[in-house]
Amino acid sequence: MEQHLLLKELQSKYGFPDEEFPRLLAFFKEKHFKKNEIMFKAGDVVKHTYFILKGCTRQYYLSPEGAERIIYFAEEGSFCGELNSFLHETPTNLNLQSLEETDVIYLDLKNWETAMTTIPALTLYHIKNHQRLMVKLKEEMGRAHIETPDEKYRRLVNEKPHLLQRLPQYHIAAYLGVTPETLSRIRKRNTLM
Amino acid sequence: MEQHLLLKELQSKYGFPDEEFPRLLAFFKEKHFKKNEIMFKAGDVVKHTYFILKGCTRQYYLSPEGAERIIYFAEEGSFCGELNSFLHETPTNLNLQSLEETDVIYLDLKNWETAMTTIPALTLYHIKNHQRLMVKLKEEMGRAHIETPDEKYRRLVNEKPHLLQRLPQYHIAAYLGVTPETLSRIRKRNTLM
DNA sequence: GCTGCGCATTGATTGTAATCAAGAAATCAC
DNA sequence: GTGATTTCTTGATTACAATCAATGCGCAGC
Repeated sequence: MEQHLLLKELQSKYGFPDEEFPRLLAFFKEKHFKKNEIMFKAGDVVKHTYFILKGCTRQYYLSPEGAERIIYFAEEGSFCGELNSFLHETPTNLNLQSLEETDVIYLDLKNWETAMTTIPALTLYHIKNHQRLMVKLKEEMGRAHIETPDEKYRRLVNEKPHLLQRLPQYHIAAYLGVTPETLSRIRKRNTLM
Repeated sequence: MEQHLLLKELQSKYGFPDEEFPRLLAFFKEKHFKKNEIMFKAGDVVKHTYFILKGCTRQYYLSPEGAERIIYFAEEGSFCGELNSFLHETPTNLNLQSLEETDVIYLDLKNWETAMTTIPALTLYHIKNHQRLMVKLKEEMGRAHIETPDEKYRRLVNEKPHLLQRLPQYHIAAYLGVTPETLSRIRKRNTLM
C-alpha cells in the first residue's frame, strides 16, 4: 500500500504518528493547476498554503526592470506558498507559478490555524522545518554573492540533478542568475571534460 | 528615564507589556566581548543567544578556499546568534565575531525555553519576527544573484548608511561580495557625482 | 511534409570585476 | 612622536559574463 506523500514528508524529517494522519488530511482540499498557471502574484494576499502531490512550481520576484529572479523550485512532496502573506493577510512580493500540470492539496488560513494548534506533531514539524529552511537560506545567501556561475551550476548538478532534466534551461539560468547564453556555455565547459 | 534597549526592540515590532519585562530580563546574563573576539565558530554547538547592548558583530561563512562571506552585521538593539544550532544542539556552519568592544546580554538554552514558554508576548515576538526575517532573507536572495555591485552598494547607502561609517571597508566589501579594490572604485564613482 | 515558433547554441564584441602590484593614508604600539 | 602595521587607493592587465546577432534544432499545427 502506497504511503501518502504528505505523510512521507512529515515522517522523513521528524516523525509523525500514523494514526493522526487522517485527521490532518481532512483539513486539506485538492486542486489542479495547468502548466504555467499563476498560482499567486505580487500584490495578492496569499490565501492558500500548498503541498505538491505531482508537478513542479517556481517562486520568483519581478525586478523593477522586469527581469525574473527565481528563488526556488518546489517539486512533488514539498510545501510551497508564502507564509508571511498567508498568516498576516498582507500582500506578497513574490510570484508562484506552476511549470507543469500540477496537483496540489492546500489549506486555507482557518484550517491551517486549526490544524497547527490541535495537532502537536504538526506544530513541531512546522517550527523545526522552518528553522532548518532559515539556515539553508542563509547558506545560499552567503554563496549567492560569492560563487561563480560555474560553481553555482556544478552545485546544482550535484544537489538537484533532477531539476536539470525536468526544467527548461532559461528557468535554470534565471535561478542561477545568468543569461541563457552563459548557461549554455557553462554546460559545454562542464560536460565535455 | 532610559528605556532598556531590549524592551524597546520588543515593543517596536509588536508591543510588549512593560510589567512583564523585569521577569524576562531576569533570564539573561551579561557579558563583554573584546574587539574581534570570536563568539562562536563553525563546528561549535552554539550555547547562547545574544542581544547586543553596545557594539557590533558580523556573522559569516568561511568558503572552502578560505574566503569570508559575511551574511549580516548586527548592531546594538538586535539579537544575534544561530538558532538552529542553539535549539537542536548541533554544530553550526557559521561564525560570529565582535567587530568592536561589545556588551551583550544572553540566554542559555534552558532559560530560552523557559522564557519562550512562559511569556506569551515573547513567543509572539519570536514567531512573527522570525517570519519577517525569512521574507527579508528571500528578498535579499533574489537580489544577490542579480544586482550589480554598484546597485548593492547604493542600496546599502540608502538602507544602512550607519554601517558604512562604522565598519572598515574590507568588511563592507566582503558583505557586498566584491574585493576591497572594487569597493574603493565603486565609492569613487558613486560619491563624486 | 512543410511552415512557424520557441528554445538552445555559437560567434564577435564590449563592459566590468578580479587580480597583481605599488604606493598613500590612517591607525596602533611603544 | 616615531616607526610599524593595517587599511585604502590607484594603475595595468587579465578573465569572464552580458549583449547583440545569427544560426540550428525540435516540435506543433496545418
